[in-house]
Amino acid sequence: MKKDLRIIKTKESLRHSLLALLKRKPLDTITIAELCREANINRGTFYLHYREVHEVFKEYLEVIVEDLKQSYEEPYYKTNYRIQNIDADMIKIFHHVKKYKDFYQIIFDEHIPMMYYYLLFDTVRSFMKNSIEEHFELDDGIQLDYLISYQTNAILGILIEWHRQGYETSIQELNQYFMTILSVKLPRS
Amino acid sequence: MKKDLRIIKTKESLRHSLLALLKRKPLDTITIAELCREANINRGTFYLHYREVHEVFKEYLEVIVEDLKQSYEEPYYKTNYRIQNIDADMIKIFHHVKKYKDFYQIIFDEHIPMMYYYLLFDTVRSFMKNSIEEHFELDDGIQLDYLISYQTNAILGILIEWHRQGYETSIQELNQYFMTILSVKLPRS
DNA sequence: GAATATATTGAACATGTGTACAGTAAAAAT
DNA sequence: ATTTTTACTGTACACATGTTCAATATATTC
Repeated sequence: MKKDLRIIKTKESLRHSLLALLKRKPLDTITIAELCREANINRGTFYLHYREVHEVFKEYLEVIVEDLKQSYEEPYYKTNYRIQNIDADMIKIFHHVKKYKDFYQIIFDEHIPMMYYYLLFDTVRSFMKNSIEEHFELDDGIQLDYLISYQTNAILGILIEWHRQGYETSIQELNQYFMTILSVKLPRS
Repeated sequence: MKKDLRIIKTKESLRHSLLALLKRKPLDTITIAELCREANINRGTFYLHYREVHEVFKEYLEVIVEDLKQSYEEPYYKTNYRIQNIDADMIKIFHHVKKYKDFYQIIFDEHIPMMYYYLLFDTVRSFMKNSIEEHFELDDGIQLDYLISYQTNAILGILIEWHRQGYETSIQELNQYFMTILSVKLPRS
């Protein structure tokens, strides 16, 4: 039971047309009708596969996030989860975001639904989960999910800041900041 | 030069009607036309003040976030920025979110635009900025903005996790997790 | 209280949304 | 190659969107 060729053709046409439109105008101004005209697809057909323009974009984003996953799963030297490894991991994320800057600018836009942020969050979170579960020494009485979400979103906080500063900070600088942050300790009582 | 009473009346009517509608259906299904019918406001009038339903909700949220600010500015014993103070600060945020749980469930919904998240982010960030600037010993060569955004979003990560677990974790437990997280140290090489 | 300013209304228009359905085209299955 | 299945089209409908404009209502100002 293979996927119907017509469906593949339709979806590819929509994805392709969305990219074309994105070069001319922002995502949240692109209507379904407009996208269908561009793609020469009947509007009714659109609703057979998607409910909103965002879902088409999300499929694109999933491909991009797949790229992030790939680069993460590259076998590189992981001895212990020490600073060097965190270093390497973060550099990868920073490079990835820079590479697809045009997309991440859309994702972090304030008019865009949270769904894209969560897609990114869940992806990075799965890396974080592995790292933390394998390499952290945990105190009793902590629910791991909270630690993982805390750490994950902290990193996304750096990306948000990067975004807001127009991606002007270089990756080297960004990574240096990150490493410094990790070394900052809260003064304990 | 006072604000025109008619404007105040119109806006209040819209806010009030939005709340009424929110009790019956989710935010992203409420149309402008529907809101105006409920409020007995001409649809054209709506466009004189807002561009989308979200902007009405955002005004509500601003009031709520104001409540967070108020509770934060309560003068309580701040000697040094030590664990006890962080403790107290976080408890405040957790209580606040719990108090307005119905709203934060909307804010964290995946269909909702990022604007609300950023509103919360910026609010918490301003607290964080003060705390960090006053009380942290900083290494040279770090751009403070990145540290602040990192820490801020880390906390929001806990709230996201809380949200996803249906706010079932108690505030005491949540705070305990948070304190444990802060004490977790990365193993250094 | 009268004059002035302006917020609101109601109507209209082009376009978008979401859905339904019968007819057609193009796949997959035999 | 024929049959069967199903994706796509074209049309239609009720409703939503975003804007314009003259008429009206209701503030503010003097």
